[in-house]
Amino acid sequence: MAGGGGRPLRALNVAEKPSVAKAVSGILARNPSSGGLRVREGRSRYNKIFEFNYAIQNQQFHMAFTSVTGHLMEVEFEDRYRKWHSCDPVDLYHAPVKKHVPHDKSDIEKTLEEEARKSQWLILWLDCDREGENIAFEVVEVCTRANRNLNIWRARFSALIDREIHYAAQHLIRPNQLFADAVDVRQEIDLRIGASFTRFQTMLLRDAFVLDFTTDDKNVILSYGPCQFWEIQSHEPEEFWTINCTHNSEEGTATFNWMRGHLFDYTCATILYEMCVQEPTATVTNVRQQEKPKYPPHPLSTIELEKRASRYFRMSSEQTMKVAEDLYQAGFISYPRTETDCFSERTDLHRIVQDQQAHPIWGSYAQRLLDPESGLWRNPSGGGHDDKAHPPIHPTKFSSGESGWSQDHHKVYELVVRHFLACVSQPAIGAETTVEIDIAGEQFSASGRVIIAKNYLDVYRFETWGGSVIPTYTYGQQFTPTTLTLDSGVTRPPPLLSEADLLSCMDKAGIGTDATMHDHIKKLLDRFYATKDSSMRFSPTKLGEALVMGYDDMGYELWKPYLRAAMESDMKAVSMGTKSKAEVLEACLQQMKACFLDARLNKGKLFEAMAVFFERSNRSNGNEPYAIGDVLRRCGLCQESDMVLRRKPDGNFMVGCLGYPQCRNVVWLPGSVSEAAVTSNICSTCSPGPVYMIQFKFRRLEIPPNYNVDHLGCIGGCDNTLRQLVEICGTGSRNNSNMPGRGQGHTQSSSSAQSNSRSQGAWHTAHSSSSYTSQSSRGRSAQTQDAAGEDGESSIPCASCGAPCNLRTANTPANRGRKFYSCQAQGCNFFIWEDNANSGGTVPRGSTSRSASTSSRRGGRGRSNQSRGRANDVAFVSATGEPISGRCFVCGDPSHFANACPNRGR
DNA sequence: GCAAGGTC
Repeated sequence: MAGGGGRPLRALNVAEKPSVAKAVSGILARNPSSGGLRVREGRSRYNKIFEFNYAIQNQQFHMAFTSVTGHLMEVEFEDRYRKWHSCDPVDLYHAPVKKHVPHDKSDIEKTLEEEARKSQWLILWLDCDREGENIAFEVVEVCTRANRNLNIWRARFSALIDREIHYAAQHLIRPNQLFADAVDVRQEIDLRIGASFTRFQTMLLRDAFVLDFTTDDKNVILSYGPCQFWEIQSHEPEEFWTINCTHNSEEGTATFNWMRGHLFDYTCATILYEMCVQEPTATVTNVRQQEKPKYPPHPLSTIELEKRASRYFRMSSEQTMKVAEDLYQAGFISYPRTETDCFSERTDLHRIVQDQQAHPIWGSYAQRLLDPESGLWRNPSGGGHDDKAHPPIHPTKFSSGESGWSQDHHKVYELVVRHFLACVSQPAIGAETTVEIDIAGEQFSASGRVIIAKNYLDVYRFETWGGSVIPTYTYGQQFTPTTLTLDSGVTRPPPLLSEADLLSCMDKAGIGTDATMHDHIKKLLDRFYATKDSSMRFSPTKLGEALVMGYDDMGYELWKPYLRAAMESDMKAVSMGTKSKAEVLEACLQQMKACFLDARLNKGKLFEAMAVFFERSNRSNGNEPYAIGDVLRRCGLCQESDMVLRRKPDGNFMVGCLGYPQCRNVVWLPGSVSEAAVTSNICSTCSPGPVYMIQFKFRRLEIPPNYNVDHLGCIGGCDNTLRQLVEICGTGSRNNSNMPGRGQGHTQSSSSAQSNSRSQGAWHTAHSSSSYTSQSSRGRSAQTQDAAGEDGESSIPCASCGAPCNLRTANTPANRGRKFYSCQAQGCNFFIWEDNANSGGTVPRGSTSRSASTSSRRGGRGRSNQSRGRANDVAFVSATGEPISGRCFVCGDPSHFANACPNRGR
């Protein structure tokens, strides 16, 4: 490797961040021949340079150790494509991109160049993951530009502890180009997709709707990123019915659950329930007893750490990672960004336990673990994930708490230690009894549990395993239930996810990396796509729901995670060398471009979906371009940009220059156009070509009878039909009545320099367009606005528990856009459609089973089937099994029960 | 002004 003793060589070492440079330098300089650790300033005030002497494989080195701050470079479009209106967004799928050092990193770049010139070796101490490898190559690029003769090495380490760092320094390897390639692919795809869709949907929707969640909607960006979109889910509250049964005896109470779970069909549930009520005797059909283990968790990965900290401490994933990072940098825990959930055989697990023996609280557990007599030890079972870079998160240094630690530091360290001790422990053992009964042919089951051995639960205080005792039953035994109730509820909408749920979903779907998931969650909140309530639960906003609904309605599931997940697996293939970078890029971009074009063709769906949630704006003042459409021809005025077909927020069409606002070239179209689409037909007369023709559809009642509703037209000046219809109907321009030069220009420009050119045209807008443009399309958005009140938020008190119920919007085929209130309190299922609430029908539907049985006492069961959905009055059988008289639920006839109803099943 | 990924 190096050429023996001799004169020291100079090595430039680079870490991913300043703190790692400092920590690694500190470790390597801790030897008698280091000459001490010196620090000097670099060009960047954050990234110091540490210096010391160190021997690698007996070769003396003068080490200079500095850092970058994450990625040194970023990928960006070339200047020509940077401005939002400089090109059609679809061009962004093939526009040239470049990787460059952004301005705010140029001082770091300078330091690297200066140090590289003085060095013979470059040692890369970037994090050992794909991103780290990519950053390593960014550093290599900058350094080799300054010194082409560098000998380039990579140090592989995963914990900032002495033995690992020294091992890494003595066992340098070469950087892995394939890992870096995979990241290049990801960066380019993310940029192209993100920028194209963000520009497209922002320009399409921002000015067309009143976005009531912000006061500054000029600057609103409706960004599109694969990691932002997938999380918002549609939901469908659905009413269900279930039969519950309890039995009290001297030994206690058993709660039996219906083995059908729940039914969504009310009639069906009622029939079955009434059969039970008529013959309520329960017969024990099965009694099972068995020992069951409860296994300790797998070794700790990043996602598990985030989920568990959220669940146990209500700590946000962002905060958890911040604290874990601190603990890692101080050497107390291993690298906290890891996918690995199994320990390698080389890891000395006993030693890690030994370190913890002195702890005042869990030290005695650690001692028991190490005592072979206890039988408590168990080699941990892995979860099958291994990123080959880092071990699972585990304690690397003992601490009983440091003076500088916050509460959160204590909590996270405790979690890491207890989790580690738990996963090398035996599972807990419980004895479970399951009793199954039969009532009138329906099966119910109840179970109880006694814990025999707690084992790992002794140290893992965060998990519990409830013991519950149920009375003893014997096979064939008969009894009368104490209660037998028909209870209703509504399925909970899935969007109310906790942060832990969200992280699970993201993990499963392969969204983001372990290090960035919490950032995506934050971005969702920042972009107004989702909100987080006080109980740490997430729900989508109107905007989030509208966008998902719009893309959903287009028919393909653009926002679904599989796209991203597929890309992840392609990236893996690149990093393994089984697919090439170019091959994956080409295939993925082609696919996404097709998706984009399809989405743009179907942009009406996006519009419609937004209209469900937001009021249309009246801001068509011409200061901003409208929805970007398809290109018709090159602009003859500025000669730089394309003229595109656009639909204004008021529904009218126009043709405008993409160079707006610098170029104000515009062609107004008749106000009577209901549909317009650019075709691939090229006009044979107009020049300079090509000028693509537009397929128009006019509103029958707004054009004279002798004109066709369908018309293939040209805006190049040759089309007399179009010219006449503009004269007859006026244009969709709002400025018809006051626009300077109106009535003169076919092609108009309001730039003063161009005002003379207006006289060329012959079309004029003889009529005010106001009588032709419809302003009545408020539709459901208007109702939404009214219902939601001025601030867009509305709530009513929950009729069941009194907590405020937020107004939400259904997104199901049957009830899309319909508003409902649902109680956010945990365990409360109160639900009511907003239109029912407003019409006075505020009887709660779907309450808890307790209130169901209470109200049933009051209401009896004499309700007709029509009342379903309004109340949960259900039949009740008393503790003595006394039958209660009533009437058929299906037809209302008091002479029979539903199970004998002649209308049953119709 | 846009992505996600590093990090300050």
